Amino acid sequence: MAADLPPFLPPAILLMGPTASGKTALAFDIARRFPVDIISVDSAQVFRDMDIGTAKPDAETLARFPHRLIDLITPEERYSAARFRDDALHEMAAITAAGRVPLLVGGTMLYFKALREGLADLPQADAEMRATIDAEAASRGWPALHAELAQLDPDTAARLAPNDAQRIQRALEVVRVTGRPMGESFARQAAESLPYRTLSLALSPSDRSVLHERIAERFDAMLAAGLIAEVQALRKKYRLNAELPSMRCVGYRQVWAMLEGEMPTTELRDRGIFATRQFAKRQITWLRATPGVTTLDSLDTGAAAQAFKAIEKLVADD
RNA sequence: GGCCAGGUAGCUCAGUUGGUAGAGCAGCGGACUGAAAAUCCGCGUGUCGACGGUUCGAUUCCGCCCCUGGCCA
Repeated sequence: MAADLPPFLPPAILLMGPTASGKTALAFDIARRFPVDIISVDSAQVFRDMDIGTAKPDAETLARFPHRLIDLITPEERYSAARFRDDALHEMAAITAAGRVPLLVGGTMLYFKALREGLADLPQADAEMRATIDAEAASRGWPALHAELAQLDPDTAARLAPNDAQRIQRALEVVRVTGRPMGESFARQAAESLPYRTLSLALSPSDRSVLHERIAERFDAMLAAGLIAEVQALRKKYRLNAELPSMRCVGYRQVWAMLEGEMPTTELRDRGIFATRQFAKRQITWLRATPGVTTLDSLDTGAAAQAFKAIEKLVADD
C-alpha cells in the first residue's frame, strides 16, 4: 500500500468511526499536537442550520478548530458522494499547499470509500428522470421496475433485491440516460489511488452496549438543547418535505414524524435512540469491511496515544 | 370483598372452532458506486401466569389459585 507509492507523496490522516465513538474529541487532541487542518466527512453536517441533531461542533469550537465541508448547502439541497470526493480533494490540496496535513474526520463511510477508491464515470443524478421513475414505481411497484432493469442491465438487476427502490432507481436512471448498463462503467473504472500517503484510523468501541449508553445520553442532550425547536425553525425557514435527504437524517426524521402527528410524542425519545443505534451499527459493519484501517478501541484509554504514535511516524517519513 | 377485562418472544400485541404459536418494534448478521444519518436482505423454542380436571392430546375447554388494570362497594 503506502510502500508502493512514490515517496514524495504528502501525508493525510483519515479518522473514521461510528457516531458517538469520540472521534471528534480525538480529532481535537490530534489538532493540538500536530499541524493538521480538519475536513469533515459527514453527509449531515453539510446542511446549514442543522446543528443540534448533527452534533456539529459549536461556534467557539469551530473558531478554534475550523472544519471544512460543513454548512455547504441548505436543507432544501442535495449533496452526493461524488461531490464530496471533488470537494475533499480540493480542500486536501489547499491544506497540503499551505504546508499542513489534512485530517479527514467523520462517519460517512461511503464518502471515505469514494475518496479512497474513486468512483466510476457515471452521470450525476437526474431529477426529472428520478421523478419519472418514482411515478412508474407508484403505479407498477418496484419489483416491476426491477424486472425491467433485468432486461436492460441484467448484471446489476441480479445483485439487487426487487424492493431496493433507491438502487433500482439509480441503475435504471443510468441505463436510460447513457444507454449503457452501470456494470460497464464499473469495469472500466480506473483504480484511482489517492495522491497521498494515508494513515487510516478507525475509532470504535469494543463493547457496543457502552456505545448504546452514550447514544442515549447524547440524544437526551440534543432534546434538551432544543432539537424539536430546531426542526420547527427549519420548517419555517425552508420549503422542506419528508423525502429530502436532510429530513431523512437520524433524529430529524423522527422529530418530523412527531410534528406531523405520525408518531406519539411519547415515542420520540426511543425512536430517536433506536435510529441512532441502527446508524452506528451500519457504520461498524462498514468499518469491519474496510481494508487497510488501524482500529483503535474507543474504550481503551491508550487509544489516543496509539493514534499519536502512528501520526508521528507518518509525519516523520515526510 | 363483588363484577369485568387481561396475563403468549426483551417490549407492544395477534392467534390457536383442542393437534405445543407469529407480527411489529428491539437485538444480531449481511449487502452497498452521484440520496449513504440513505436504501435493502437474512436470522424467532417462547415453562402461551401456577396447579389440578376432562381428553389419545390442553397454551386453547372446566375448576381453583396468583398477579395486573378498570368499575362497584
